[in-house]
Amino acid sequence: MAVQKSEQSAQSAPAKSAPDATRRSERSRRAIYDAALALVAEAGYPKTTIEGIAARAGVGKQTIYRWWSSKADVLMEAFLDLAEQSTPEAGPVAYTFPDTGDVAADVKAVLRATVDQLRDPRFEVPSRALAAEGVVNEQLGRELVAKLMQPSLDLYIGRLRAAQDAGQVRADIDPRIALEFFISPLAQRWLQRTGPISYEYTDTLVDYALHGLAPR
Amino acid sequence: MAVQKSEQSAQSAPAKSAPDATRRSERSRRAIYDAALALVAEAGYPKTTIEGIAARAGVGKQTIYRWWSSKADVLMEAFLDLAEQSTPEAGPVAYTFPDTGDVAADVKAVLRATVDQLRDPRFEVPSRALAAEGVVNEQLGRELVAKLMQPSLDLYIGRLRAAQDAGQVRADIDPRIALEFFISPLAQRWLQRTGPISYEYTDTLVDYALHGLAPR
Amino acid sequence: MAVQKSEQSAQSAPAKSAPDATRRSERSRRAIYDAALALVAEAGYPKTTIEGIAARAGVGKQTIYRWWSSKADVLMEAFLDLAEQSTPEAGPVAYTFPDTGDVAADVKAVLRATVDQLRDPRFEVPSRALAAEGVVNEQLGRELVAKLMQPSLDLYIGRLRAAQDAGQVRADIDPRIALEFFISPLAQRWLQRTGPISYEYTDTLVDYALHGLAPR
Amino acid sequence: MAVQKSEQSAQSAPAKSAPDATRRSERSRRAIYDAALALVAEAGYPKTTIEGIAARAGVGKQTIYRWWSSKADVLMEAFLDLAEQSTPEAGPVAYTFPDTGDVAADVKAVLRATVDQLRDPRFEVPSRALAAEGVVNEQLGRELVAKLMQPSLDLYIGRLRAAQDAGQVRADIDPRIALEFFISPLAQRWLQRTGPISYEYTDTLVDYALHGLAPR
DNA sequence: GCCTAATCGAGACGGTACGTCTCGTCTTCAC
DNA sequence: GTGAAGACGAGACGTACCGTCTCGATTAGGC
Repeated sequence: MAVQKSEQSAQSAPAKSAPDATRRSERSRRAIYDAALALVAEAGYPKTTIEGIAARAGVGKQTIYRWWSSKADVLMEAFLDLAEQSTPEAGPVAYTFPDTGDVAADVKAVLRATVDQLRDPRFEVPSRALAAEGVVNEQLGRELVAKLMQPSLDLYIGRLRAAQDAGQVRADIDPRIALEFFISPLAQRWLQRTGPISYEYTDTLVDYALHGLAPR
Repeated sequence: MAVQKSEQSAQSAPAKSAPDATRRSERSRRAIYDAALALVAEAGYPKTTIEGIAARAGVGKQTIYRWWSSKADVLMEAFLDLAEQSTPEAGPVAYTFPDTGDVAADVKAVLRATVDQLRDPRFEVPSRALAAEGVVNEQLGRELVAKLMQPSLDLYIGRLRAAQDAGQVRADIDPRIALEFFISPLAQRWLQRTGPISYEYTDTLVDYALHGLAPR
Repeated sequence: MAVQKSEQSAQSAPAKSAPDATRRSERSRRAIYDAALALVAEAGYPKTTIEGIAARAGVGKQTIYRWWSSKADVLMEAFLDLAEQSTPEAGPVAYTFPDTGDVAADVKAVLRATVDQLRDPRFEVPSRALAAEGVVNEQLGRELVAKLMQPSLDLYIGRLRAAQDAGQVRADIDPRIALEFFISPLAQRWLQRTGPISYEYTDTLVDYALHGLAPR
Repeated sequence: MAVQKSEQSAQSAPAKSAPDATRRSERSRRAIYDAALALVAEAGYPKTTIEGIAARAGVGKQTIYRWWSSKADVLMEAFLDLAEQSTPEAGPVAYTFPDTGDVAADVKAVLRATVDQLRDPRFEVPSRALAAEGVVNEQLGRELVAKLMQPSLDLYIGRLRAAQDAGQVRADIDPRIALEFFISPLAQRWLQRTGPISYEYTDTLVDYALHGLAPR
């Protein structure tokens, strides 16, 4: 893909004359994010094109290709940027996890916040687009998990460990598996539209998970 | 896909002169399925093109457009056809669910079969492609759920109901939610590559789900 | 082109199982002529398709391919048929040439009739279409000349020979060349739209041709 | 072809954003001309396709569609370009008309040059193709006449006027009609293959035309 | 505060695939 | 066995985008 002219690249300089990030136009970056998110929301991911983003942002195509490697890449950064702006400091899921001492109540609260977010139409289309791309495109998928999901998962793990210390969760439980009982059913209902998403539903998940399906 | 319900449409809407299915070439249909699955497996979903499928199948493009409305549509039918062939009669997940009286053992067995299937490379790429498309394309997504997943889910529901009758699962549990504890974590690990998939993992899921995370 | 299966064709039967003309449907033939002429007149030659002719005539495509070899072929026969119907018996150009003893007057009269015909919109589009095809397609061109033009040219030759006998045209003139002075300028004006076509114009042609451009 | 007259169109009609001619690739233009002429010569006009021209020229299809509106348009420009190259300065027909004082000799000389050109196989197929298209396509026909024929016709008119001044052609003759006696019979013989084309033939045309068919 | 190199908007370019249209052949029924 | 109907393999149509490649015209940062 890179051209690699003569010996130059063999020495030290990167093959493709890496662009100078210090001179990058902030104006263009912002315009591209906005255009990308707007187009994805309006027309859907497949009908969103780099050419369309460039035109809408009032930007040359090369300015996009200079800084991003693909449509998915642009969109992911735009989405991350949006997420950062939306949760400037706190955000229950993003940065902290409540610990009132009652793990059931705490998890229910966080899941209710997640339900709210999944229902926010501003997030809906780009999130689905990214999730879909991540299913098929391994590299992007791993990036998505690492950047968007892992921080939240770590908070779950932390809270579950605390619950184990407090004796509210069995000590022989692996928190990395346990958290999936809260996250995965919700994720699948959302991704595959296999059922309604509500506070009642997530509350039920927590109760079933903690106390088990079998009679005691 | 074709409309033409009752006589109504024949009068009011000349539409596009729905093709005569009785004259359809079985040879072409088979060749298209084979080509589509092969190309998706070799090059991935986005690089699979209708033109490529037609060329590989030795078929005119119009023959594809005549019978399917999109690449996703072709692939879904091809995949359904493959699934049908693969499970000609039985297949534990597809048509029956074991009932040895021990619900834990039965669910573990079925999940182990699912693990095997998810690891079969023949299914890997087309399944991901379809799942991804279904995330973004609501219509296709619902079709996928209805045709590919629902039959299996119904079997889970049946088995859980039997377990309730036998007193192995609490009577106040909603089986439609309970089954997600088995299915969704596995699905998410596979779709989003958030963790390894093994018999050990699914066995653990069953144990955690049945007995709960909380100490008893 | 022909398929020539097995030895059959090597024996005596024509290679392509020549259709049995006695069973040919007169109804279809007429409908095809009508449809072809109508479509050419409405949409022009290039937009007229065999498929369109068949649909309009209420005829299967094969019925056209069985009896004609190309779009040009259909149209030529249709046009010939039209011409035959239009000049059932007489028709000044088609079958006889006036001989009043005054060659100038006679030729002028015939040319005026030709002017009338060239201006008839019923003939305009199909004639142009055929002429154009004949320019590029040698076989069709020769057929056109032979079937549509030669009869008229022969009449001119006859009339000019009579004029030579009567002393109105020089004996050393080749009538086959002389007639071009009347026909070709008119034809070119019409085909290439290089000038208006009128009685006055054709009258002038005759005068100039007979008496020469040089002063006498 | 491009519209964009004055500022008006820039406001009222965004049209199709006329391409920037200053950035046009000369290399592509030449390659397209060459490919177009070669293909027409090899395969004939109807079998020459834009796709084929693009492939042979090593050019994207859009590069053709960007600058030309149709196959006929490409071919006409290619042909005009060829003609320009062939007659870089002089060329008897194209730019000057001999005037030795003997109009008969001069016209015969020019017609002999025309005969040579009509027989040049390099010109044969594209010329026929364009002429045929011009018969059917009025816009192209008028362009062809204006760009390819009119300059020559004007030279004839000029020479005939001089002959009138010199008393070699009658003063009451309309040169625009008179020239057709030289041009049209030759054109028709060529276009419709109604007879052989030779120096002898064109010489005869000149003699007959100047001295008339009638005895003097 | 100028100079100059990189970034920018713009868009032409060689390509690929799209979804549609028509070709000429082949197959299926009805008559 | 002809004829209407139309599915088929083939391939061109004209369009939309791809990712690369020039073009001036800003537009900074280092001097």
